[in-house]
Amino acid sequence: MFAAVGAQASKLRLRRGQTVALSVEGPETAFIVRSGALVLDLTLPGTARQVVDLLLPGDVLRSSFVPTHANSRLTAVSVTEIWRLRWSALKALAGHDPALAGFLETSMAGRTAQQALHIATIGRLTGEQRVATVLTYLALRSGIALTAGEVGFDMPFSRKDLADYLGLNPDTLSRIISGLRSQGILARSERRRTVVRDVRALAALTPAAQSLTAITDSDRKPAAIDAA
Amino acid sequence: MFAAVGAQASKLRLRRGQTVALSVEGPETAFIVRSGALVLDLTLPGTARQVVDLLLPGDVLRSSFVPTHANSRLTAVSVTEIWRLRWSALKALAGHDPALAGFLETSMAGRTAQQALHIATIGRLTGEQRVATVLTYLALRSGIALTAGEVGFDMPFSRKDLADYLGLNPDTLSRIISGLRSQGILARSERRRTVVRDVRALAALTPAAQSLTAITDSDRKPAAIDAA
DNA sequence: CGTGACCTTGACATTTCTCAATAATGGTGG
DNA sequence: CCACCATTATTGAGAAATGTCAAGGTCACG
Repeated sequence: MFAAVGAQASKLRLRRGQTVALSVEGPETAFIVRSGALVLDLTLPGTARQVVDLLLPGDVLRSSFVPTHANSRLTAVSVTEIWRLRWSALKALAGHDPALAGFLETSMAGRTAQQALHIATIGRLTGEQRVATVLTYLALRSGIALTAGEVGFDMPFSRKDLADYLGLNPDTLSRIISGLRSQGILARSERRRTVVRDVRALAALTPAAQSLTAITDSDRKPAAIDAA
Repeated sequence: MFAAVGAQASKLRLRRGQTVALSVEGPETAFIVRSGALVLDLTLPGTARQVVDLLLPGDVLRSSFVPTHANSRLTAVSVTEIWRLRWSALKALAGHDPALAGFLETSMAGRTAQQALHIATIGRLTGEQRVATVLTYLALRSGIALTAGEVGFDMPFSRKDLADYLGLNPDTLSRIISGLRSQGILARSERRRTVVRDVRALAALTPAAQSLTAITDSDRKPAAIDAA
């Protein structure tokens, strides 16, 4: 399905920490994440930055997703490959390829739904609930079942990235994660990797568990959690 | 531009408090707000509701904007007229009408940008900053310049609606508004109406002022604030 | 090894929430 | 048109959550 897209897109390979110009000026741009991970953030004058979206393989980003005149950046948090092309070009390709059109449609709908959920997460959940929500999301998106109830996944995001995503500060986030470890829900795992020792207990902590399952099922990734 | 849409849409007239079925099942539905105001909310199990979007005349809503399996509702907060039709039908009309296509494109882009801003607002601003942000937004969207520096606008949203939008609780919101009144920024106005006595001072309170101006300028409404 | 970035933890400050009492408003029926 | 009642808004006092600041620890990389 992506062969035609790959032929037209410029392929960007990014190191950890590298940022990509969103080019809000000029024609609208589309990005497709092929591997790695990125964060899309937004910093209002005089405030801490807010991470608006965590981007994983398969995600599609449009430059219009971010307000004009806002200070926003797209930054790779691990070694990443993304494809970039004009939105109009991508739409034209989708015109010839129903599978691609369906993929884009689902991707866009999934993203708006995800944003709504993110708003509810930040606006109404406690710190621990927010952390459980993002960990459950990552487990669903990129987790691999280890043993019964255990799921492991790459954690390319730093504490600060996660905190900025959840509207917390890094100290508070660190405390919450320590709490989850002492509850036996998380394992004391290596850096850049997270091991969930009890997926059910983690999912029970987030009010968004069902919605997350629905969102990640419907599009994008096979859910590794069901196996666990 | 909307004549063809009006011919195909079913026109719903709603009283205050009436809710509209979003019909997440079945084909995707589009709604166009013609007059009045609505709130789109989302309630995760065991938590307070979160208002995800405030809808004003000219706004377009798609049923996919809300996560499936989530408890979400679209509720009129004043006497409201909306047009409802299938998203596929609206897209088909846009295929014949470049003006409509452009309107939809701008509307969708504006909404995602607005959502990003909303996330930053809830995630990173203090209570007072959040309130200043939503009041500035409403002033830009539907304000009418009264005298120099003064702007008035309808306030169909209850304290609870606003609080749920901003991720605060109504008590805190009420306190903040009282504070703005005692600072001379807001007038002690009637219910269902807000009078800003000093737009500059209000805008100075929100870090999002510039982004809000950009968002409301680019699409939808004429900004009444410039006059003031 | 040494250095810098990232993470953890404690003590304390601040903001926001919760609960409760009271006031104001708007709709309804007489 | 007025009185009543339910809903909504305001405000205070105390509780709880989160933020801030500072110190020390851990890890990756040169």
